[in-house]
Amino acid sequence: MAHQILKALKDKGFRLTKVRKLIIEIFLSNSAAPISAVELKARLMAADADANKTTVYRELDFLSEQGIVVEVNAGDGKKRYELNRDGHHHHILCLRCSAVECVTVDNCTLQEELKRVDSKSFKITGHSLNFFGLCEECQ
Amino acid sequence: MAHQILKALKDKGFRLTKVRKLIIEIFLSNSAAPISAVELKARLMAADADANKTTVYRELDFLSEQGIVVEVNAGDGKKRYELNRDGHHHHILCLRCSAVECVTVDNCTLQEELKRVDSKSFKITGHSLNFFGLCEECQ
DNA sequence: ATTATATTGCAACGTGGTTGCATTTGTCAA
DNA sequence: TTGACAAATGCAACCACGTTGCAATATAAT
Repeated sequence: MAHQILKALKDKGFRLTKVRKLIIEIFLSNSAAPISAVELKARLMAADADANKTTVYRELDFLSEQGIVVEVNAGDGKKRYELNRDGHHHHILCLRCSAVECVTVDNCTLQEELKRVDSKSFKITGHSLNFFGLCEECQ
Repeated sequence: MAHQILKALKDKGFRLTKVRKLIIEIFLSNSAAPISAVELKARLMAADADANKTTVYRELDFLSEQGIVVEVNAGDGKKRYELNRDGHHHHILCLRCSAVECVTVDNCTLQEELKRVDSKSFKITGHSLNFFGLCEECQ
């Protein structure tokens, strides 16, 4: 899995640096929740591969542009990112500790609503649905 | 309309300052789109009642606690606020210029989804649905 | 090993937002 | 009308998240 991503990047002329490879591994082994730049930096540090914060932000932008990760708006003022798996899903966010979890809504009817809204002046390209509440620990 | 809000605040022992009254007026005459602290500050300045940014942020927190305004998560990293009218609605956000508009989705089925999600470990208290796209001007 | 350039680190900056503390200002009661 | 008390304000300094310019470093092809 990681190999395919890495090969694709290399074929496009990008370099496979330690940090880049490690970040991709982290995303691959982190299916649970979208992570922020700060969290990612901490994980890198924990993996003995400290990287400058500028590098972390730039790498996230890069992976985002390459379509490897996607930005998740969790509504807590921080950008979060998760692996760009297919499969439409949404997020639950804890209002106290900011924990984020992915939720699959079985028959998501939002695509229909989207069409209805799209007829207005706005040209809709996507949507973001977040559920807010308290996680198990914070209740 | 403004009188009721002001009276309620006074009855609770809060003071009716120039800035507070003006902010409430601004929210009342601004049904279109949620506004940010920075925008509100600019409006106050335009109305010849400049207020320190600290005051603006504190006043927004205050009106939020009092249930007069509600925070709207527009996903652009800024907190936005709008008058707490009843009537469930969502928002469209322009990805380029960050314009925000309110949208009413006719038969919002999210309340049902909410119940389904609520049965999990998270205790859901609300949700936020944003449509992203490009506004008329930015297309 | 050499070289071109993609990537990194650093330091400085920008914005949105918060805090502690001294000062001002509504409001109420005398 | 005048105090007086507490609510509200301004200021300056601070914080977190994120960005930018530029010099230094490292990957990968030759």
